Amino acid sequence: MPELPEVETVRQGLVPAMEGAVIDALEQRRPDLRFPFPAGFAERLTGRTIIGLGRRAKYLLADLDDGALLIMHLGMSGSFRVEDGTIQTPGIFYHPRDKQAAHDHVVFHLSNGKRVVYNDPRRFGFMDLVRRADIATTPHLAGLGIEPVGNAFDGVTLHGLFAGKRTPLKAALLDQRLVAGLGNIYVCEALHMAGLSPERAAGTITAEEAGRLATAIREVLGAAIAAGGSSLRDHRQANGELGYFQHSFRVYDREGEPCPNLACSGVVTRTVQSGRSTFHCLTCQR
DNA sequence: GCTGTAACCTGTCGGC
DNA sequence: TGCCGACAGGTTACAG
Repeated sequence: MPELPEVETVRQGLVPAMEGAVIDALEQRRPDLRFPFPAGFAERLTGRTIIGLGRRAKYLLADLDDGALLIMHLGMSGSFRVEDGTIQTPGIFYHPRDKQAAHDHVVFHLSNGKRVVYNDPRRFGFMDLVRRADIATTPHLAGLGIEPVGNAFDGVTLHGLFAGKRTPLKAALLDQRLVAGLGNIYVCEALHMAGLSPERAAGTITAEEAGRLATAIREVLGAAIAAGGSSLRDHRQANGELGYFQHSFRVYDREGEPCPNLACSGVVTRTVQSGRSTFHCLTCQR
């Protein structure tokens, strides 16, 4: 599921429940997700106050009162939901199919009476605990590239990052070491908005094209966050509601449909790059 | 060093 | 209806 807009949407949904709350108890229902939980995970979190909940790229970061940082990644299918005393049926945000509850792997019991439940059927997500002071050397975060919704992200920066790269634009944008937070959907969308081919070598784009691309990335991500993210299969907001940006997709999952660019008579085409679907218009994306 | 591919795990969907 | 294969939004290790 989650690319940057989905993670940001989840973060915004979790803040009211988690910030300022004490973790009274933590249920860790299995020894691992994608990676094993760190030693003493539940014990180390129990009794801690969550000072703030932030985000870096696709990572959720919970600052704790003892100087630790809880790192959470949703992988492909991870989601959080918030339950409170008014909700009598655990899993109410799902269609009431019990098998969903089988994938509730972590439950935070908070001092404000709320429960925050982490569900992840495919278990590609993970959680880790590090010292806040060690954030610069934490393997998950240390190599991340520029934040695409941050102030420093613009065409000049993007042009510099791509200089000399022979890798296709699509792969370069998915490379979290260059730009951190983009995924398959929004790369396809931004490249179409910018009129750039995903197959072009990244190092060949001009400064003007890089500016166009940076603007497109900002616009696509901003619109997606405002729409609550995209709900294709797994993503829900923390309050259980679906995002609806998928209704605004220009090209993603629209193979065979007319190009949404009104000045173009092309058709959306699906190709495979690095084993992943790419949707683009062969006519107006150059 | 750079690039592409496979693998991780499970659910869903389409075809037969 | 049931079975099977393809595919899925991320990340990382490894081979070339």
